[in-house]
Amino acid sequence: MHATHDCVQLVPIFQALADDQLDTIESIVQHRHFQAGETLFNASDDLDSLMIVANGQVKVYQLAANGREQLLYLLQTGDIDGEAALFENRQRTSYGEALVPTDICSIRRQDFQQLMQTYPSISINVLNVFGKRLAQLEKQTTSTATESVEARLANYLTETAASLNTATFKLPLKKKDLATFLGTTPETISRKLSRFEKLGLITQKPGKLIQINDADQLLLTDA
Amino acid sequence: MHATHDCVQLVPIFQALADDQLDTIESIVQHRHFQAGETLFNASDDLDSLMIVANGQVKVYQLAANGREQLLYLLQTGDIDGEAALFENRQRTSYGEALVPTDICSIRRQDFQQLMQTYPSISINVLNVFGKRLAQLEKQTTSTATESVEARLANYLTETAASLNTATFKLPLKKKDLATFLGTTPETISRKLSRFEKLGLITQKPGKLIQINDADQLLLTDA
DNA sequence: CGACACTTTGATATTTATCAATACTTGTGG
DNA sequence: CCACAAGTATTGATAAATATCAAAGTGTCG
Repeated sequence: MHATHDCVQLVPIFQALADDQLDTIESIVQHRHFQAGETLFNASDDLDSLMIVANGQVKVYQLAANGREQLLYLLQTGDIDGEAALFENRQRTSYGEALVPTDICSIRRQDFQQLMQTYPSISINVLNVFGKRLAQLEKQTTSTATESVEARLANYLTETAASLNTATFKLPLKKKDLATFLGTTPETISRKLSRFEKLGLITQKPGKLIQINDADQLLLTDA
Repeated sequence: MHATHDCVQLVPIFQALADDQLDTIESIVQHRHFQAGETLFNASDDLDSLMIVANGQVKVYQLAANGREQLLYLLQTGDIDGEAALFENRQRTSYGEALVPTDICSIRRQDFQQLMQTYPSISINVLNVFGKRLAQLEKQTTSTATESVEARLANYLTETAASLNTATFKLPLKKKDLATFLGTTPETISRKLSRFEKLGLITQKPGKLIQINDADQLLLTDA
């Protein structure tokens, strides 16, 4: 198939552009496919392009000095990465890995800077993406640094449910990855989930399904 | 005295502008003074202006659900705040407090957006500031989530020394604030510093002075 | 079906927070 | 300039949360 602008149209930073402008952008975009488990990029790689997740899921993480992994972002279809360093910084500081088969479109640094000149609304959009990401990270920093694992997990569960608009949902990550996201270990997650279940706050079902029975009470955990 | 552009010139985001342009900007800037301990803004305040620290020191922090404080940034002369939300977000998510007598210049949201239109280089500069801040926060998140307090403190000490280009320096923060920055308690900081001293890695002198004796060994702490 | 990765559960160790008491600093008003 | 008050820092004893290590259980995908 010969999609016209199959990934460019997905992305908020190009929103508000006309169709023919999107076509122009699409024409300078490169397409790649990654299998589950494949590495998209490594820390210290040269950062030479903006990446758009056209389809799939990517985890972006850093390694601490002691070798432990910290999951920073879970990119979904339509998310972008690499913009943070596209300007001054020239090296990546994190690792990217596909969690499922994933399609990526990328735009080279130079082309992107050109685009921003041509369509100034793009830079405003990029600023907005930055702003959101900063706010999210600030919150994550605060919560890992000051709240108990139990509280962070409770929060994560209620927020995930809220964003999916349902009380029953499938954990989008392996416990192993969820652990690095929340700054804890898989064992602790297992135990805390069992505890929540024993308290009647959630119900665990096969296939990583979680049902939240009492979101309010859950949030009071360890408050 | 009648300074021409006493704060605007300090700030990287206005760099590369001509003197008369800086004068224009200075003319729309508002000046305020805060005493040590005074609050500059609170979470949930409307975010209606970009703030420039013309002189002084400001701590920016968040409160977690359990009421504990997390220091996110320590703004020094020439730093800016508020840019993150100047676009889409309309409310602050953190608190700002002057640590010493502080002069602030602020530019109202509307004026700033106007400026960005007139001088496109400003938005590129803002993007760069964002990028740096993101990178710093990502690192902080990783380190609080995955490293021991001891390692984080060791890191903080060597980095501070490195950035000041000296092995002996005065801690720029009270232990209380340093604790919230590193995600720990003042007591633990006291103890860890004593430990480092006992190991001969640092020397503590009166007046919050710290001398680093063996930066390499310090970084191996708990690696 | 089997291998391999992931998860759970248990026993234990470790780190760090918490609480409490004492000492030290610093700035202020007499 | 001193003395005191208030905030800040240290030290000790104890408790709590979570990591770690180990082993058994479960799921999943070729």
